[in-house]
Amino acid sequence: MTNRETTTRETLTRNQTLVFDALAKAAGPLSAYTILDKLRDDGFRAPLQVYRALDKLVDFGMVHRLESLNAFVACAHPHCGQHGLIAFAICEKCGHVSEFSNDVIEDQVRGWAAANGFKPSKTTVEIRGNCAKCLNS
Amino acid sequence: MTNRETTTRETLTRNQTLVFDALAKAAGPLSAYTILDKLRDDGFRAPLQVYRALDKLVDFGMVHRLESLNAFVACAHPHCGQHGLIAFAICEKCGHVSEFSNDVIEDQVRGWAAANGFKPSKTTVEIRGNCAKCLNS
DNA sequence: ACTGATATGTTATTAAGTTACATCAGTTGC
DNA sequence: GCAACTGATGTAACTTAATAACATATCAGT
Ligand SMILES: [Zn+2]
Ligand SMILES: [Zn+2]
Ligand SMILES: [Zn+2]
Ligand SMILES: [Zn+2]
Repeated sequence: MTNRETTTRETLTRNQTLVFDALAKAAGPLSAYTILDKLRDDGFRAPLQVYRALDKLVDFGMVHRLESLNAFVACAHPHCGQHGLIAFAICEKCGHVSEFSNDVIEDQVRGWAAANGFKPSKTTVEIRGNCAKCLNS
Repeated sequence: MTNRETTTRETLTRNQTLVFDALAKAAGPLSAYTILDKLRDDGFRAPLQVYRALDKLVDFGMVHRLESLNAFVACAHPHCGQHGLIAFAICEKCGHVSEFSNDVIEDQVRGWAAANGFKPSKTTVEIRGNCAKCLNS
């Protein structure tokens, strides 16, 4: 039970469900500690409860970690099966995150890796800036 | 004094010089706290001394922050002037980091941004995996 | 019921980064 | 010289992020 193919929403444990729902209904990314606070009423007491659930959810592909924020978002395409390379555009004013994939970038990464004998396991692409909405206000 | 054009190595302060030298002579990326430990003998006592120097060095383009590691590396091309988009390949076994730039990726990012009214300020590209050396050993 | 594997609860600790405030050194204007 | 300003530094306390260690609980398969 370690990948999205064999694990669906139905098989999530109680804690995983609580954490995923918190992320899914949030407007933007949440830090692990923010999630913890939101789940105090559901019995959460310690960071590890959140981190353990997040680890699995990331593993399942249902949640992504934003490295430049130390925060987590629910996947915007939870039913698309296995993603290729995913990029995130993060608005520094309103916190909104857009998730998209880009085959050209993926090819470039693969190309550099092949040329340099590097074997990639995970690629992070995060664009920080301001979203259209914030620029027009 | 906020960009690489008007600031050279000569104008670094004592603390900035110490931090930069620590990074420059390191084999791989260092966390702020690791740098602090290395500089205890030079009088460093508090994290802020390191973070302040790092902020400036990053500003000058002489040091890069690796978001997925919460760590810092000296720029591999410190004399190339202003960089465009930079990508990092990070070996998870030996810690070695390769820095390279890629115009195609930069174009793709610009393209997505233009199409979505997003104004990018900084783009992070970090490839985690294993380097050639580690794969052949 | 026994066993192994996974999930959970709890406490304490380490690592990363910031706030607030005091001091010091150089520079500009008088 | 001296006030006033600016940027750099020192220090303590604190918040936030993540992990280690250990105890329990749940459940499937036999
Ligand atoms: Zn996704
Ligand atoms: Zn915005
Ligand atoms: Zn560089
Ligand atoms: Zn390596």
